[in-house]
Amino acid sequence: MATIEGNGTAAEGKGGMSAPMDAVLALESFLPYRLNRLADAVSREFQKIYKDRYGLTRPEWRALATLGQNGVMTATAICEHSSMHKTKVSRAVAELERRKWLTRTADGNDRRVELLSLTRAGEKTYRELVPLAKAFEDALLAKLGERERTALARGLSALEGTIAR
Amino acid sequence: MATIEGNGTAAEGKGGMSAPMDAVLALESFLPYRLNRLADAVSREFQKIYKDRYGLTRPEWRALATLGQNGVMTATAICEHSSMHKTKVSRAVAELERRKWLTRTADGNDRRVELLSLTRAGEKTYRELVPLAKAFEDALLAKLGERERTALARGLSALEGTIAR
DNA sequence: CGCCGATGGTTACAGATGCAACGAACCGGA
DNA sequence: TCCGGTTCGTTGCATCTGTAACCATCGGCG
Repeated sequence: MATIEGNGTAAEGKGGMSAPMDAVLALESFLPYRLNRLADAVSREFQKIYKDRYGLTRPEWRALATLGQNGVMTATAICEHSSMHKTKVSRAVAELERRKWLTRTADGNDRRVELLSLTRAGEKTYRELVPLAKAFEDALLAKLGERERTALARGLSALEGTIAR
Repeated sequence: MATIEGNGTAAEGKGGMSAPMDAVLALESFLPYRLNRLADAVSREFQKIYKDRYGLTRPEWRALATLGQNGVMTATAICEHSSMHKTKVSRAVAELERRKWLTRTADGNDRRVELLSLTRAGEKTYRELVPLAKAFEDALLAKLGERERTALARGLSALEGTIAR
């Protein structure tokens, strides 16, 4: 237990309580912390599905999911749609290619670009994964009440709106 | 094949549209993805405050914040309160100690344990950081409407409730 | 006492990550 | 046609991370 006397905080200083209460931050209700904690917990759980069962890393899963959703894309397009750093995408794509889950095709108009597309095996994996992902999400949301689900959706959307793009 | 014509998806298969629409996953509305994306974006932004100005890593900031909030704690207690892996805490504490922002004291009852507490310099840093953190959060929430803020709070709390523990 | 499983905390190691630098190719202007 | 600035994508490197192994200590039980 922290602090000998219960819930006193270390940062109160010696003075009486200051007007704006700026002395202490409650980490557990601090937005960046809450988001990270939730994202971490949820991801760790979902990871079991694509990692344990398919040996995919998160960047690989995301690249696969992005390609499965959108079809033929360049690596740059995958970056944009999946919010991943280009080195992550580069490495994920290399690994998916090594596993023969995607192939690269030259673009006739721009030789810098490679058009990426899932192979049959890649699409098969994708099609197996999609229902699992949906089931995971459904199970998670099922633990919430209807009102909470709505609130969550609304809150996240609003926040996404501020992050802008 | 995928999507020459716009928004067709690569994973439709050949059949007509299947009843449960389980063929494609819209990544951008998939909860684990959304949470990660938001957590990442918000953290990256907030990081500027503790990293650029104080040279702290995220684990270090969290350890500092946890100690500042709760006073004297063991490393294990920091783990619990900050949701960090014990190796992260171990390293963060080592670094904060090196910087003389915290000190270790032996526990008379259990020699395995070390009681950690912020030094004056550590508390000073903490007291400087707290208002910055609050201002950051306020600025972020200010971009949302009142209803959205409420919804966000409600949604996150609900989700935290399911993660349990 | 003395043993053994459990706990606090550190560290070696292997894998993941981001930054910066890079080569190749594109594009617009002189 | 050549040049500089830009974009696509990869890679070297330093850093961060988690797993597992580890040491020291604790606490219960015979």
